Amino acid sequence: MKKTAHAALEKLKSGGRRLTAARRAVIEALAEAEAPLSASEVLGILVKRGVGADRATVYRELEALSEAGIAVTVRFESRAARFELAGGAHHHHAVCVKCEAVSDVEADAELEAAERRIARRSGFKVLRHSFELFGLCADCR
Amino acid sequence: MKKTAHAALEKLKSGGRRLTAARRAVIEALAEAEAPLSASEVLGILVKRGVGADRATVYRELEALSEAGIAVTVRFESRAARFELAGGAHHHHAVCVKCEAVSDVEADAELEAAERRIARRSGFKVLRHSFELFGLCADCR
DNA sequence: ACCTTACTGCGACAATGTCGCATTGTCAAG
DNA sequence: CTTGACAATGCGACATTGTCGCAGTAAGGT
Ligand SMILES: [Zn+2]
Ligand SMILES: [Zn+2]
Ligand SMILES: [Zn+2]
Ligand SMILES: [Zn+2]
Repeated sequence: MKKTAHAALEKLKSGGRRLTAARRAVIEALAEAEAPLSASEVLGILVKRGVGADRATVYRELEALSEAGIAVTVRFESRAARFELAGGAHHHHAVCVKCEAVSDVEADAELEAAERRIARRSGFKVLRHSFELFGLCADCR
Repeated sequence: MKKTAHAALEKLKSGGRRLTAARRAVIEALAEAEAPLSASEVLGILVKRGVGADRATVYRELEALSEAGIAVTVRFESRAARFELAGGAHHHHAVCVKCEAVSDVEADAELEAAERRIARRSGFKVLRHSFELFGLCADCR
């Protein structure tokens, strides 16, 4: 089990949450994924591992992880929300519209500075933002 | 009817498309909206105006407008896709998480420059991007 | 071992689309 | 103006993505 997964479990326990098989499996699935996963993808992984979990449980778990700040929700162009563990640094994604590959994109200092400028100009208090790139990856272009 | 709506209709006609009541009504609804609309919101407007249109028709129309480059799709945090006419300058949105108000955010030159830098660094060919702010508007903060 | 209550499974339901097919309506060629 | 091609529509069935209430289960502190 990855360190990120371990840290996530600790964080959960200290929040009055319990440590169940389904929870552990969801966190591990996210920890081992190389791209944000949808609820149905998580469910598929659990099933493949013999951890029978209900659809509703997976949804509830992902929501709980998001609320606890352990996972973050990202939305690409498809309908389903996707989730990834929040362990690492703030970053964004580049999604290939042909092969669906997702790669992380480091947060650019200028980018975040632009966001703050925009916020100041508009009197808007930014709580979070999304910034995702859609196009062709190096292999597909 | 707004100029943008008129231009959109022209653009459609020159693409072999036909000019129907439903199409005109959908375009007008988008042209008069102050924020991107979901399919069900568009449908609601059509109904209120006495233009009976089927759900499927509205979805198909919005998809066609997007494909033709007449409308752009934006996704906020809710599940439904939203659409706005593409007439104006490239811009982004600030969405209030409390009152749901949406305001346009001018594209910041630095922001778009950061995007190009990111693309260059990663070998990724960017076709389009999303950048949306979520937080509290001036009234709600 | 027991109690509390977080968590789960089940099933019903809601929201958002998508699709095939028969019918209708546009529009331009004749 | 009529008419034919085919774009567009309505209808209905179905798929995906969630959400919710409730009764039963089980985690973990005592
Ligand atoms: Zn690719
Ligand atoms: Zn960022
Ligand atoms: Zn507000
Ligand atoms: Zn932009």
